[in-house]
Amino acid sequence: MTLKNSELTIGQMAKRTGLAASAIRYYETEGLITANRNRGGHRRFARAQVRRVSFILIAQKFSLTLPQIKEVLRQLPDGRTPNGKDWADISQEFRRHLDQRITDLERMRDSLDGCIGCGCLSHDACALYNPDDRLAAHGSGPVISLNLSE
Amino acid sequence: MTLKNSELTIGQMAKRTGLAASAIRYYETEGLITANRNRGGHRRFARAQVRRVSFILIAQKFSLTLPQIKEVLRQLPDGRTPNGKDWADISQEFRRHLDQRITDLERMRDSLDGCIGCGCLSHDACALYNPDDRLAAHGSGPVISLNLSE
DNA sequence: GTAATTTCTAAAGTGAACTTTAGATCAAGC
DNA sequence: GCTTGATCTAAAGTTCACTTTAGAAATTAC
Repeated sequence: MTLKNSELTIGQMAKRTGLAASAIRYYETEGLITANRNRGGHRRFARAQVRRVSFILIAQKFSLTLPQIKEVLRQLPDGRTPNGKDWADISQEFRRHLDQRITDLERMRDSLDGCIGCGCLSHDACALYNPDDRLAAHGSGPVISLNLSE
Repeated sequence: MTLKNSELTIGQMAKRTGLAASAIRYYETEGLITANRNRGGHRRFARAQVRRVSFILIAQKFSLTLPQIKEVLRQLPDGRTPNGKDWADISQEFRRHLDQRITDLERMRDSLDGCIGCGCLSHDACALYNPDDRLAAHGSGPVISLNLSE
């Protein structure tokens, strides 16, 4: 029932994206998505915002932080939700990001293999302490900077 | 210059491990390492604790949380610091953990490749939403459970 | 012996990404 | 019209792994 225009309530957004309403509100306060308001002050989301949230969820899987994701979206002309062409550009960058993380992990695996049976855990000698082997897990890893402008 | 017995002050521990004294205190309150006290109430660390901290640092690189690391250490007979044989067992487990993460990332990369140019971002159709592709980045990923008992 | 340095504890702060709570208001079903 | 149920806001709470702060006491250097 409902819907003059095809806007969505926050509950409908939640259902479609699988997120909690609180998360959606949070994204709005963080400036990642936008919402209109009806006369009662309730949020009404344009359908494109679903897609935008979807993009956020995918980008998070690639370990981007919300500020980074915001930046990616901001760099799109008009700050619009990514369309097919944008997506192709963005995913190339994601690919690079991903390749780097895989390389890092493989390097760690090699170090580990070299250390099995050694057990030294020496701060000076053990390759496992090598700063190059930093994982992007918690940390930053190589900072992704998407340049969609050219 | 110090040392009747070969115990270390917290400052010496900090220097040897590269950690801040506060981090070392934190590990003690969390039960990851132990310390004796001198008559003045200052911590005195047995040398084996350096190795234990080293192990913690390596395990963190493998994205284990402190509770997980605590569990790994706890499962060692006598809750001792890992020796050569222990280390061989543990690193086999780390290796499995690592392989799983690499596999996950590669799967994501494949999905991404399949999606470049698609741009659908459809919740129903897009492989990037596949729950199997969960990254261990923030999250848990497959829970590592080291079984050193057999 | 005195000054400088280190360490002590407990409590609060940090940052990321949200959730929970509380009390109030709005919308919808009958 | 009234009763659910959804949504609203602001503020505080959560988890992780620590750091910072503050004031006091111990240790070391000279």
